[in-house]
Amino acid sequence: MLIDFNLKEKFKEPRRVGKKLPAEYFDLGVAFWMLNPDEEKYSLEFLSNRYLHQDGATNKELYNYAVKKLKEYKLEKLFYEVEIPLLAVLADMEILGIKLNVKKLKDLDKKLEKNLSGLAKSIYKEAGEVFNINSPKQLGKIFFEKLNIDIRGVKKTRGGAISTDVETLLTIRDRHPIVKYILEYRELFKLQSTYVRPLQELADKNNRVHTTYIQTGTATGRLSSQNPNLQNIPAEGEWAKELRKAFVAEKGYQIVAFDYSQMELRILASLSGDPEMMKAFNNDQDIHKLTAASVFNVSLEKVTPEMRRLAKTLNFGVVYGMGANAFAKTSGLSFSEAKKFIEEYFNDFKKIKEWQEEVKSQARTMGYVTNLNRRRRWLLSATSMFRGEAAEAERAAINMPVQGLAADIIKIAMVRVAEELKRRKWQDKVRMLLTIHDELLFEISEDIMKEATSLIRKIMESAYELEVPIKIIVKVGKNWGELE
DNA sequence: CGCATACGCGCC
DNA sequence: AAACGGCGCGTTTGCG
Repeated sequence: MLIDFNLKEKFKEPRRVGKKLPAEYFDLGVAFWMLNPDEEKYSLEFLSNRYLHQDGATNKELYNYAVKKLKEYKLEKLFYEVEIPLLAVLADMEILGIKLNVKKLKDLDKKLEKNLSGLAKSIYKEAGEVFNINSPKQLGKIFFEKLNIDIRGVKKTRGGAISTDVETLLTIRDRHPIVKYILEYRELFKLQSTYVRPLQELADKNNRVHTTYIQTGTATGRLSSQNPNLQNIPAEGEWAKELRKAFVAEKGYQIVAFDYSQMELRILASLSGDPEMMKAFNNDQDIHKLTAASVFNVSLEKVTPEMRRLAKTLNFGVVYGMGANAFAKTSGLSFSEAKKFIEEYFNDFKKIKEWQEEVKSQARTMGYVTNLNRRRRWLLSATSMFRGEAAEAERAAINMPVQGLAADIIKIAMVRVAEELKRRKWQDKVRMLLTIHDELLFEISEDIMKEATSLIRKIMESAYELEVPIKIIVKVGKNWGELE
């Protein structure tokens, strides 16, 4: 057995004939992450001190400790059958990378540059001086000291300065012509500086970019992605679409996206056993529309787009433990209206409220919460005497079993898909490219498109048995920006 | 000069 | 009065 840190890197070393890796692996970082996913680091030095109270513990000593604890927490199955096999799957995805149309990125860069300089000109003219638009501090001075823009309804930052974030800009939008320019400038600058330029830099000789997945990077069980982060590529808006068009399929292949539809809400319905919400999913209904009908006490036909929008915000908010204040802000309702709708929501979905209270109570009494696979997150601050801190832990508590199970399910699916591709010797025809929380992106050879997509769909749907059906939405196209 | 922090913002 | 869960990253700014 191979016991070490960063085993993923070992899988990424060029496989040489006659030099097989051992059949069994034990990644110490991943193991300790499962024992406590909130540690700041998962290195030998750190874990030695933290768990064995000594400086230079050996891998074997840490292993002995981890094995004992994994058993005690009943995490062995999740560790050995999901997380460990996943190492090799992630390694392959990282090595393969995803292909970029670099020319397209260059053109996009030019277009952005042109627009940005035009916007900057307009901004300087309105401001009456040249300043650094990217500095919130300088921007605030121009806005609120020089141009004297009305600050009614504008919040302050942690540091006490008047905020200049998007929410603020939208509230003061009509108070001065400069604001619209700033909004557009921000959008374009973000795209250029965070995505279009770095992606060009990071592309290899074959124009492919290779992210690194961090298996110990989140407190809920999700993966994270870095350098570059391919899990936060813009999705909304025209410019975003252009950027996504630069993520392309190899010749003879198509990009195929498999999305778990409403995964977290399905999980919430399943965990809470709420009959109303379960019924919606069992009948494959529009969950937000149904929620709207329920909360606004109207029939399905009477639900307006606005009502549906509010219900959607509410549905997502509930998963995150949103309060009336936050709901009011994101929905545009008054505080009292927001409060009323949340009450109505929990009145209509009583079991969800009950389930959440149960989870919060578990966090308080046990100091941790678990999901269905016993994935664990410690929340010792749930009993904090600082109310804000305790409330924060409670929100994290009700979110973790949901987000964490969604993470487990997609990980199980990834491992099974990879196994099946190997068995069919389809590794080169069906290439897993990206995993984005509830979505898998593939590059699939056109000659087996039909069989491959139905196979993957089936595996993803059956990766886990919930009390409601799991639904997958498949989209295909030549690039990531034009999927149908 | 490098580094940490504040601010802001992209995704699910 | 009131923090909506989970991330990574770019730029600016102030510090050592």
